[in-house]
Amino acid sequence: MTDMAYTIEEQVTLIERGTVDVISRKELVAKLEKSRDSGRPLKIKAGFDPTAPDLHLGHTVLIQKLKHFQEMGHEINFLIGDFTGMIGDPTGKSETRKPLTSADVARNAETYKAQIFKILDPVKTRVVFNSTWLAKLSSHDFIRLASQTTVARMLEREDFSARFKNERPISIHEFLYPLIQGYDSVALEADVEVGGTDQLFNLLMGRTLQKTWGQEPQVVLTVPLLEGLDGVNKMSKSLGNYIGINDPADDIYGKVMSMADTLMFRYFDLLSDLATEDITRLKADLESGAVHPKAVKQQLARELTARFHDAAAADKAAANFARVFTNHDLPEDMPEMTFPAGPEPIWLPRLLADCGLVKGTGEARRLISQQAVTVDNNKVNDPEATLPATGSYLIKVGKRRFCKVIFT
RNA sequence: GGAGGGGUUCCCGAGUGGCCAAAGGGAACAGACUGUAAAUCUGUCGGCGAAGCCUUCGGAGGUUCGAAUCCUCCCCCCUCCA
Repeated sequence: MTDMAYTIEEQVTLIERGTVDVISRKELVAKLEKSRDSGRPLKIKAGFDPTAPDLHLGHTVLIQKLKHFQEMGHEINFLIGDFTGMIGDPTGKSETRKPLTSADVARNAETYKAQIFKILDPVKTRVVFNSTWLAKLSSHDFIRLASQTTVARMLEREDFSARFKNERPISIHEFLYPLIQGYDSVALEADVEVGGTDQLFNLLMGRTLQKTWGQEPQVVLTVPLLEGLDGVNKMSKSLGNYIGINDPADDIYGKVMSMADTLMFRYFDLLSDLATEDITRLKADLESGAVHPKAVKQQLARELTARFHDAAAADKAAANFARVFTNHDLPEDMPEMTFPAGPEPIWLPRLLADCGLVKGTGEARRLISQQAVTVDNNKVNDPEATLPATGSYLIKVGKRRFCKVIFT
């Protein structure tokens, strides 16, 4: 049911915000009008890989977009590509992937839900699995599907054409992915599909196939791929340049604060709920020197931390951050380790290793000689240093490793 | 089926018998400077209570006083031809 609070014009504006491609605006408007007139919400589709249930901010660019649709009263179909996941890998990276069992899929789906519902409304979100319809297709059906396009068309996809040109391998089954994904749109009768810019080809395949099956083609929206914290590669867990939805509040806050200034507004643009004008004003203030970049970044850090936790957690994270990194104090609560007290002094590198602060005594020696270790706020210089095995100590290694050691 | 190229420490990548725990770069970590920003500089970057020793160069054997480097077999990846 389209929410009366939004006019068509307002819907289009919100939908287009932050997108790269809208194919096509005209069709989008037509669909919105039809939805308004019939009272039938649009079916919005977005597909997710069942193997990577650890969502990070990169994924949330897309999820935020889904949220926009949801707020306007449309129906979100959160599609988990369990069928495709059971076959193998679509990306050309050609890591042979272990097939997922249905138990894996079920478990991953639950993990997904726990994360996406930090953003989306669970009541208004349909979680669907493409095995539901794909597993029923016969080989006959598959061949029919494969006959809907040509090798020449497939090679239009940038990833394929680049590999073809460079004489890199392209597996036949990779050709099936766009087709399968497109067929999902047919099965769902999707009105709109949202995906990353790297998905454009596959999204368009959905349109092609829907026409073949006599359906009105879906509107295709693409959103940018978010750069990771390195500012270079796209955010991904394997590159370690990510902020996870499930990260602790202190981590989210800290990771945002440590990103390069040049990256900040990319995150504002793609992730912030701030109105476009407010972001523009922030940019202007920053350029004119009216605000310090750190303050702007704090605002971003606070907003994102609050999104995945809550306002109180964000405040606390901000306070912890100021305490530990700005004032170089010890954190309020830090991990505690208990050891039996004894008459023999304990070799400090041994203790650091036992606390898990370092990988081994070798690393501990190194860090000590690099002036990176303090005990009760006193720098230690001697790798041979020992401590009496009684009482308690506050140990700091580097900027962010802490431990309270207690001998009992 | 045939021909050729390749698998090196987190990644890329040098290394064709001792001077190799293995160049260089990247990443990472630590220190200085800071705003846990960028840039820059310095140091570290297999393990070990650090002397020296131990384990590493796809896998298993072998040659040699000595092997990442030579030989044999095997596994895997890639390209071309068919």
